[in-house]
Amino acid sequence: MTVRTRFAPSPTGYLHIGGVRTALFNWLFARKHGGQFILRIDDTDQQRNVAEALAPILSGFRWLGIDWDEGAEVGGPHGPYYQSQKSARYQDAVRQLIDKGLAYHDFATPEELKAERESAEKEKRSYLYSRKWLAETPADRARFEAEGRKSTVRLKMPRAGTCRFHDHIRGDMAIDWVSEQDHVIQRADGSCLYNLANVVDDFDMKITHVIRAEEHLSNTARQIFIAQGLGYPLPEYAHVPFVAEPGSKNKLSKRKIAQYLKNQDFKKIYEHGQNIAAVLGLTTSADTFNPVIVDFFEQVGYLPHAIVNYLLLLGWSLDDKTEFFTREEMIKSFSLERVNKAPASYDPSKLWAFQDHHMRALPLADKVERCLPFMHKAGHAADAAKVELIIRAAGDRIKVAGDILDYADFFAPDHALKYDEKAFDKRLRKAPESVRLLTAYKDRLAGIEPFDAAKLEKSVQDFVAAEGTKLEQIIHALRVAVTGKAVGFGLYEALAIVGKQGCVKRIEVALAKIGN
RNA sequence: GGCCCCGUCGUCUAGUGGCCUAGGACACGGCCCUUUCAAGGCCGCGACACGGGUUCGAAUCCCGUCGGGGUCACCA
Repeated sequence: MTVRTRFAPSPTGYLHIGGVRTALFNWLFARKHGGQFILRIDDTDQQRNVAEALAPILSGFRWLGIDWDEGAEVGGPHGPYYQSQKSARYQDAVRQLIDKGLAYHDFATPEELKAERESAEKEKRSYLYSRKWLAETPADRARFEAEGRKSTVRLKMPRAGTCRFHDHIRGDMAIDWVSEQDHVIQRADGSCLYNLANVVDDFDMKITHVIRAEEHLSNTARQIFIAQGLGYPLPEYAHVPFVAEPGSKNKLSKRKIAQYLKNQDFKKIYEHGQNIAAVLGLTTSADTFNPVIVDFFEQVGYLPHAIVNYLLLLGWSLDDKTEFFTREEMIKSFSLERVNKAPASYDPSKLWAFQDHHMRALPLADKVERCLPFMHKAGHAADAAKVELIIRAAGDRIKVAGDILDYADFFAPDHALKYDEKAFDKRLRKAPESVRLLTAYKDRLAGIEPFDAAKLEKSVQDFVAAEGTKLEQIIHALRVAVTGKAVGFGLYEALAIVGKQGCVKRIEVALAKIGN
């Protein structure tokens, strides 16, 4: 039997990092065993704009390279892959359960239910529905309907015995049936609920391994009850611990971004991304553009493989030392048995370290290919050749593709370079000796041929020796004058990239600016 | 609160009775290098939740305690 796994997002409008990890484990498991990975959509018929809310999720998976064999947009032989298109199928399943006496119409009103629950709570007794408005015969139904009541359909759960199943991550599980409620599987309006739909879908799609987040552990017994009632074979289960917040064991939530921003590591990654987004003119808000949402990383220029590699190690490990994996190695090495049982905290600074590593390893041509579009998006008429020079000079300072924007000034018009005023003050305005040297040195630029880093370095050193001064006296002034900034990569590389004419012009502009 | 799950450095983890005076990685601190920044080199800080057993020997097995979390919908 070929392995079939699935991930079933509901269309929420964004792809959450925790969801990606669960999907990744499913994908990896399927790929490892030569099986199929299915992307099914858990929408409900009430939701609107499903297509719109789904688009970022699908594009996120595509960007990450997590591809699916069947499901949304690609179709397949076991569709439909959207819950909203399967109402009749679910209702049919509900009917079967009723016929077998495993489910019943229930005419209780929400108020009556609430009252029962509250009184149970008051008496400190664990709540179990009284089945007071249960209707298994046509006569009962007619009687309740005459009262004007509407019915839901509930599971008639066993009230004795134990449900046992094996979990690939947790081991042998045992849940007492009494602890299970008579869960509603069909609403009063006829639509069906998650637990029912889920089991039917998994069967229809021939899912062999249900790999999902641990919050579904408590759904498992009732789903087994449904599956057995319907005569379906049981899938194998693996409940993955959830991804926790940075520095805590609470479940990571996109609704608590403001709180995470108090975490220094999270804040650093967030602000770095926001800065890039600002340069690109993206309209962003903390709610939708932050390091919990995959789109953030894509927009800022992270490497999808770095994200995947990080997520792989969040709750899973191969051994005590292997950290970096290619796609093939991941697929080959992955196993459910080595997934940890305890939740793992999301650590943005570790993700950053993976990004750093993979970015360093990226061939120059690939870096250019990734960085160039960022220059264009920011409105600079950058050419690949010059961007390549910049990337070569910047080296590992470029951590994400969007960092190329730190060097956008190389494309600024020489007469309109923006200066870091603080650096300008310190290195030029308040440094008359540096200004004198800079003025004198400017005239030497004309004679430098070729105008490359090596010649420039020699030129500056000769000049300093001739003047009997120190390197520091001119170097900082030169950097600020030509690049506008106090920091950057090697000074001589920077000068070479700006070019002879550019350097002369920029120095002139800077000198003229000093008096102002 | 009921039910369930989990518990090794700040974080991710290795560890399945002796290889552990607990290893690696990230982060952090210090020093060196240095024209700035980044990088690099070296050094360092830092954990078996606690208490009882079992055993010659326990991070590893058992019991209890404590702590953290998940879940208890006509959500998924």
